[in-house]
Amino acid sequence: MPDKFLSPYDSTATESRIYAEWEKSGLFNPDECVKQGFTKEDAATYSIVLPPPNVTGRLHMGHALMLAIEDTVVRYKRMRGLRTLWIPGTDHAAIATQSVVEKQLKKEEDKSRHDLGRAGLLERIEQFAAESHDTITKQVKTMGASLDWSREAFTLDETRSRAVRTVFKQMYDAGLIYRGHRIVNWDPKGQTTISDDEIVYEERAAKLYTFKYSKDFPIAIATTRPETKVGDVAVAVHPDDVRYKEFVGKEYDAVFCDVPIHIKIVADKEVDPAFGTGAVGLTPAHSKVDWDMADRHSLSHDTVVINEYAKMTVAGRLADKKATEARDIVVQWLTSEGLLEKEEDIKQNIATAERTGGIIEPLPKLQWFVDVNKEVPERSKTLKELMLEPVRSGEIKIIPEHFEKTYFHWIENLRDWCISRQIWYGHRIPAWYRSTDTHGKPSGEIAVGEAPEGEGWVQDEDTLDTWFSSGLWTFSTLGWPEKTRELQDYHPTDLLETGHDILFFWVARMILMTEFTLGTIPFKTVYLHGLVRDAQGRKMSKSLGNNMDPLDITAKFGADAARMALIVGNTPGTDTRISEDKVKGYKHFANKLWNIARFVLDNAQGANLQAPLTPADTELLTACDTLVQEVTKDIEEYRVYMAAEKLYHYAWHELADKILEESKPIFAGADEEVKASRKVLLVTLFDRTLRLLHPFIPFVTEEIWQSMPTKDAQFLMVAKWPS
RNA sequence: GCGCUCUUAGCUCAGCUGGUUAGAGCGUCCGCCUCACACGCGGAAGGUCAGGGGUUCGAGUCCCUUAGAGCGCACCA
Repeated sequence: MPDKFLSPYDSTATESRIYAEWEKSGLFNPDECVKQGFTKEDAATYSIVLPPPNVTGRLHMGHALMLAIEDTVVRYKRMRGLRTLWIPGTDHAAIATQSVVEKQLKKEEDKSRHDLGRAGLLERIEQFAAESHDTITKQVKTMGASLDWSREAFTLDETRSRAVRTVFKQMYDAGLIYRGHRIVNWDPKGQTTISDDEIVYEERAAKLYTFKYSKDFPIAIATTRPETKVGDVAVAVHPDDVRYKEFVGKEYDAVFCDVPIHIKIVADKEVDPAFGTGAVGLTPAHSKVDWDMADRHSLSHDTVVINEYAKMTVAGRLADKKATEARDIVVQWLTSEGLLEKEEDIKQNIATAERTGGIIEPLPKLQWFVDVNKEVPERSKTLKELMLEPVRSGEIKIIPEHFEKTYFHWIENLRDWCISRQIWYGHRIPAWYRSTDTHGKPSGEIAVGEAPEGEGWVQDEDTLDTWFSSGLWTFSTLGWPEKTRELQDYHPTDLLETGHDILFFWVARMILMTEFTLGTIPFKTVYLHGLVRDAQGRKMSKSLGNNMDPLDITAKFGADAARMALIVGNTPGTDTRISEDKVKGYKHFANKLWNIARFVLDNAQGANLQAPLTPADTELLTACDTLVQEVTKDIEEYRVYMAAEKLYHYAWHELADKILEESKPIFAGADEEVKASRKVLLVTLFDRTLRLLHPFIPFVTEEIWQSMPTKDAQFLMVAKWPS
């Protein structure tokens, strides 16, 4: 028995050394497993693509959980002899990364992006992204993740960029990507559009004002945003509302707070007669609902009164005022004119931008969209339907199942996806414009995909929503659009494991993109984990200061302990709580195994592994078979939380507490046959326990197994799973 | 407003398609430095499975309902 077993288990000394050895062996790469004879060349494949962490800094415990679950499954599959591929990568995360760098720039140098210019800012971001990448990679390795680093990808590298341009062009050619002038979610703080999914609604106190445009105007309207009323073109009422029936179709002129307006009364079923006065002032350019209603009544959308900086663009007393200031001015004016009838306190859900917190200003803009309701050529289905179908049919299985309902609900309410962003970091939209042709005549030409030949082409200034490139992740990481062997062997991938908070952002987009591009599903199973919360059940956040850094935790207790603490009892879709005490408990578990090793290796020295087992020992071996079957089934069905708990229980309370204890008198006794049998039993049971536990706590099991007489492979990592 | 989930021991949670005396970890209490381990060992207490109703031979597990908590989507101008 090596001397190291005489002192308690030291995870810090062991883990980094072992990871380096694994990495050096090349066995994270399935090709290498085949080459070195651990995996059969024609073995079935199993693949997972790592959800790429954003290069916005460092990993949090949620990432650690993701790595723990995925690595557990991957190690299990590898031990079962499958050609197992787990691809690492990082996400440029466009707006998220740019806003972190911009904040830093503001804080440290009091500069804005415009001070640096596009190239200058990009350089800064790339430097930041590179640093983040290195930190993240180090953290990932610390967790013990057996990722094939030779295949590492980045959402913004050359291969992935090519995939983005290619898909963009294909969707454009299919008529599914279009450029349109529509109301978008404008973030005045971030100075960019955002998609519907990037909006966070916050409940705030607001005032509902009831007033008339002028003394002569027959109907009072109610609004929380009086400043927008200078952009009104109509008042809508419900067609059955007897109060207003006589006015429908009539038109009025007024001067509202110095701004001349022309109002038509229209009837529309969407109006709720019970809210406010039952009459709505329509501001088509500054409200999505109003825009649609204006469309139905052939009203103009062109009256824009607020600009990108949320400032008023009208003349008069409101000129150049911030929207919030303009509100007060309008209210003051209404009061002095005697037009204000009522002012009520109400609660309102206000739309804010997820990344910047800016209050969304709906504005009409020319942007790029993905049409989700148009038929995909040759599929005779819309993208929406293509997203729904594989989940409906069960071709894609979501764990836990109830998220399928949430998924359907989301898709049913889905609108066209705005994919252009007015930020600089990301995939530049692969569209080029030329206003005049080669003969100098106005042409309005557009080229999409790769940069066109010829003079005078100007590329679109905007970049793509980051989820556009992440949507391609399962196949872009496998080398698409090249027809690679990897793509053939490993796609569709087997498992997509991620947080339930990005079911829509990402999972849905991957299904959309893959169905469109390859006509297949991107993955067979979706495993959604919950949030990792602190001991009190609070979200971990910077402001609360309750963040746990995976590096600190692993340094203190070991990656094995951290992994086990994150996995045991953590059912999919449910939030979990983590505390240092919990992790400490599993550090003790690693040490327990260490001590079992000491006992077994000490007492089973010189064991004859061929010695026959006594009936009692046979029975214990059979009991272990049952455990093997149960654990195998649990992992196959992605109940890793259950498998981990059973193994913990078996190792500690069965093997150590009962079997080791009852072995003591046997070894102290005189019956050599029983002793010989017991030696074999202990070695066999412990060997199996180590194999079964390896996917969960890879380091300590590997370290012990290297000293086991049953060692039959270079690493436990590629040893055979018991059956 | 629409939808989803949760409510099981002091705490955090399991309990798969309904089936023997409802489990784990932590905590608590009692006793132990017993030659693998005090990062430990042995033992104990502790639950009318939120309330009510129903289906069933049988329900923590299925259905209805009430109450509380959390989450998602939509959104009222």
